[in-house]
Amino acid sequence: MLDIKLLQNDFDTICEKLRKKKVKEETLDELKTISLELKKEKKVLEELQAEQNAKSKLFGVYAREGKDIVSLKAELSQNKTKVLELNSIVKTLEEKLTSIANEIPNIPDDSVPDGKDENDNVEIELILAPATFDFTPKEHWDMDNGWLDFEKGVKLAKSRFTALRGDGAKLSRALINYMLDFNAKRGFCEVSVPYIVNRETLEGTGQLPKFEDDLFKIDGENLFLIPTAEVPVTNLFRDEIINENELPIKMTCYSECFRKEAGSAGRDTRGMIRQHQFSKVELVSITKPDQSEEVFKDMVECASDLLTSLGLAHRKVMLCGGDLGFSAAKTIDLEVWFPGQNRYREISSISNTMDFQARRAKIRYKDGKKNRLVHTLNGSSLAIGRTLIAIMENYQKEDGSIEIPEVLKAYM
RNA sequence: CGGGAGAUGGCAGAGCGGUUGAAUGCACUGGUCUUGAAAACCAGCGAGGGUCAUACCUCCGGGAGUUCGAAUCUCCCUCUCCCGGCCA
Repeated sequence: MLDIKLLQNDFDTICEKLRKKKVKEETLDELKTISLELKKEKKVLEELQAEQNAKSKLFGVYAREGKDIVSLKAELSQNKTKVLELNSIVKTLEEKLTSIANEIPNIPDDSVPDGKDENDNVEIELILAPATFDFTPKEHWDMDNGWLDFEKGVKLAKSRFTALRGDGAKLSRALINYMLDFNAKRGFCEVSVPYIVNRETLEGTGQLPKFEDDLFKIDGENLFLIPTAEVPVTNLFRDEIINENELPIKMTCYSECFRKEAGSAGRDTRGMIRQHQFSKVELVSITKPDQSEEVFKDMVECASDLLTSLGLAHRKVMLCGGDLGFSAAKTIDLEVWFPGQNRYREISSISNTMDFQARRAKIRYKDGKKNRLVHTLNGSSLAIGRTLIAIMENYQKEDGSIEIPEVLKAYM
């Protein structure tokens, strides 16, 4: 959630920055107005409450001493009506405030370039040259080695589900294990968490209330399938105050991810690029504010090095304001080269949400005497399915066979 | 799915409807003592808002009610635990 105080104190700057994310100034203005009104009403209410409290205490004393209570009682009753009235006003304002605030995305970091959509993202670095082929490389959905079975996925569930078989299934498992081990060596502690979470958890990381349509909900249960491990892993620390000396906390987690892909109709309908269920190894960090930039870079390097170790050509891309996700202040995507498709495609996305999620999820740390909000970061180590097909396309031979990258051989 | 119990500060655990934001113990922090540590002793120690700082307000799972006054009484919801059934 947005820091309302920032909005009150430095309205113009916040407006300017949020323009990058297409937030209307009127909305922010409304939010500010309500917040100030709320503050004012609350002060009046609190004064009334203070008076009421003091008199109620007196009442007890008078009653014990046998003094006259009748007039005091009348006074209290009268005052009570006023308190109740004001209280409902304050409550209404509070509800209005949170409902608007919940719709406002995080403030982009100053380093985020302006831009409308993914076409305005900025390439920062190219790593490894794309492999060259002396034949025309196929796209993964045209490869006929029996690893991927799209029809079976449809039979079992519906479109955008895929069944794996033989070495395809095995490679998928190898990738998961390899990545977890790789991340562990980089200081990320492995965790394992539920794939089903409640509403509070999804609110903590910002998927709810705004993006309910993108989630698979369990009928009649108020529970949802997780769209990414970021959700449960970050929320491990929801409502907690962490000891300063425990930070930064760096975690890695394998999970299945479930997304409705609402609004993606017609995009990437072929192959295994965009699925309703996919495997992913995730990185999540919780840091002090002054550590988050360093850990962010650390996470980007970790994912990039992972790709390098797999021999996959890729590039780092800095997302522009318009392409930035709801909770992110800053995001770097890693895009891997797909020779069959002849283009780079996202395989990892690493974001610093600063204190945006921490404010919602109430994740704090003790800074001496004071409790302060932490920074939370998340990023794919790599999406397993996309890594699998990246290997298929990059390591394909003319005879249709696929070479296994050296580092994975021990895991097969 | 059937039967029972419960939800209070980091944990454990008190709390006749009125100076209880909450006893006590543990943990934690600071100090004394010690070459150092432990022990002992002294002190501090929930969260959010508000303020320059106080004051002050809110919070004892969540919501509604009774009352001048609710952690304490009533109702609803949620969750947890135990017993039984089912089961990886």
